[in-house]
Formats: sequence, C-alpha cells, structure tokens
Amino acid sequence: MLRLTKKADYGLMALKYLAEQAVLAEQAGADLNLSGARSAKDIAEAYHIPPQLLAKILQTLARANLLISHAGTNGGYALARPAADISTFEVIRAIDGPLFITSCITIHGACDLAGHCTIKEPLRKVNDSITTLLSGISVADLIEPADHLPAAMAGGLVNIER
Amino acid sequence: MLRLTKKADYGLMALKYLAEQAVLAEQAGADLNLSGARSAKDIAEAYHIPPQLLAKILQTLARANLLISHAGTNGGYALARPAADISTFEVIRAIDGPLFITSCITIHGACDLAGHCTIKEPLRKVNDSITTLLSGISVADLIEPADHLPAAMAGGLVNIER
DNA sequence: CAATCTACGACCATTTTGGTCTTGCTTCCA
DNA sequence: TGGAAGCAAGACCAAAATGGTCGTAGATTG
Repeated sequence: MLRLTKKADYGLMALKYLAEQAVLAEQAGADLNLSGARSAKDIAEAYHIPPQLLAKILQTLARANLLISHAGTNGGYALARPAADISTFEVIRAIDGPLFITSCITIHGACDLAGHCTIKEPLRKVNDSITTLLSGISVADLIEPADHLPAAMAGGLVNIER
Repeated sequence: MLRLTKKADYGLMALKYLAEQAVLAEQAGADLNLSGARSAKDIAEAYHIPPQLLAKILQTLARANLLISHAGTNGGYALARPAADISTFEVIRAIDGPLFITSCITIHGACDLAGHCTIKEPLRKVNDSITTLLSGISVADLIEPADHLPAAMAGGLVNIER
C-alpha cells in the first residue's frame, strides 16, 4: 500500500531519461531549447514500457508544462525546464493527481461526514511531510547514483512480505 | 493517490475509539486488563461504518496482536497495549500490508527487471521517512485535539481537485 | 505527399478495494 | 443447559481504480 502508481513510475523514468539526454546534448554543444528531445517510442523501448501508455503519460506531463513537445519527424519531448527545477512532487501530482494520505481530507479542508474522522488531523502532518520531501527531490536528483545518500536508509525498515 | 485505504482509516478510528474507552475505564477505576472493551458492533455504530467490514478489520488487528479479543456476551475488543505504545505505522501495516512507495522496491531489495528502475533509490529515502513519521505517531496522539500541532500544516499545500 | 510524430478520446481487461453472507466456535448468564 | 451475544474465518460479490489498447486527427519535416 501507499505506493506510487506505475504511471507515475513510468513518468519519473521518462523524465530521468530526458534529463540525461539533455545533459548529453549540452555536452555536445547543442544550443536549441529542444535539446535532448526524444520520441515517446524511443523512451518506451529503452525501458520496455508499453509505448502507447507512455505516450499518454508524456502527453499528460506536457499538458502540465513539465515537458515541451514537438510533433513531426524527429520530434519528441524534452524537459520544459532544467531537471533541477522539476520536483518529483510536481511529476507525481501531474500524473496521479493530488495526494491525500487520508481519504477524508478533501479540498474543502474538512471531513464530509460529521463526527466520523476525528482521527485525521495528526495524519495531515504526515501528508505535508511527504509533500515537502517530494518537493525537495528534483528530477536531477534521480540521475545520479545512490552513493551519497544518507546511511540511515540502509536499514531494512520497510520489508516483510504482505 | 498515495492514500490510505478506507480499511486502514476504519482501523485507526476504531483504535482511537478503544483508546478513549480505555481512558474512561481507567478513570472509573477498572483494573481488569480488558478494560474498555467494546464490541465491533458498538464501534461500527459509533462511526457509521459497515459492521461486518469493521469486524474483519478488528480481527486482522487482533491477529497482529494490536488488540485482544474476548468472545461471548459482553465480549469485544480492547487495546493489547497502552495507546501510546501502538504506532499508526503498525496499524496501517497490519491492515494494508507493507508500504512501498515505488512498485519496484521489493522484499529482495532490488528491482526484478534489470535496468528498468534506476530511479527509485532516492525515493527509498521518502519511503523511509514516511515510515519513520508514522512510527512516531501513536494511537494516543490521535485522540487529542489538533490544537498543538505546528502551524506549518495550516498552509494549503495539498489541495487542488484531481 | 508520405513518413514520423504528438494529441486525444473511447474503450477494455485486470487488479484492488470495499462490502456481504454463511458457518462455526466461545463465553456468559438466566 | 441452552440460548443469546460475540468473535473467527473464508467464500463470495460489486464497484472502483489502474493498466493498457485502438483508432483517428492534426502538426512537422524532408
């Protein structure tokens, strides 16, 4: 539970890939703003993702202004901004919608049914923390190897089969 | 997305309720270890939750040793430990299973498909943080009003319709 | 104008979630 | 001592979310 959808996963993978391409293009001296553009098909093949599904995801991201698209031969998608300026939070929210840890935190801010869920206020804190955390991780952070990450995460807190 | 299931919600509500009953029973001077026991039906009625569904959830929690059950007339469920010693993390995991933010962090620790998800390592950090956060919030924390919570959470970070 | 690519919406399959029903066993108490 | 109250457990079904496909239309380039 409490997992990202595959779509969000795919989206993050694709952005990571495009970020890498942008770096390569920059190194090669390209100066167009579409540098590093790749087609949905290329990315799908690179990661063995269903191409049509990825296409839809990329369209979503383009609509959210995280990617810029270019139709036609040799068209494709490229990052709309530097990878360091795109947070994983934006990506996930664009694809999966807003994330609420409790089903009863609505847009109205309050619970729809009177005295039912008095519980949730402390959990809001968790919700906000997740938001903050994800906001602090950019697409650029995804491309580097995990070496420098804090040792804290090495411990197996999370395991055990369902 | 990234939301708790209703089952987990219900479970937390029920535990909160039982924690409150335990406090009341203690104040009344009861000294049995089953103090504050309530039937699944009672709790379900208090929160307008489908009784049979709640029953199943409570059974799950009992199996996880978070509750102790007592059959027979005037039987029911009570907290197996003081509310302050039951973390929301335990509850959620007992009901929803282990929580992995990415679909590809498996028990084996690595991704099942070779080069597919190089992305996820930074997200593990998020995963661990959520775990830590939830572990730090006990059922006892759920019963008090939200007054003392940090003002940080007041801001509407989380909203916007899907 | 043909090939390549995005854009978009309808559609279907699978999985997960939420919820119900049935049967059986335990405990209490009148 | 037997029935009412309650838990235990598993089969089962319905609804919703997710994952994935298809077809068509419009942009772009060579």
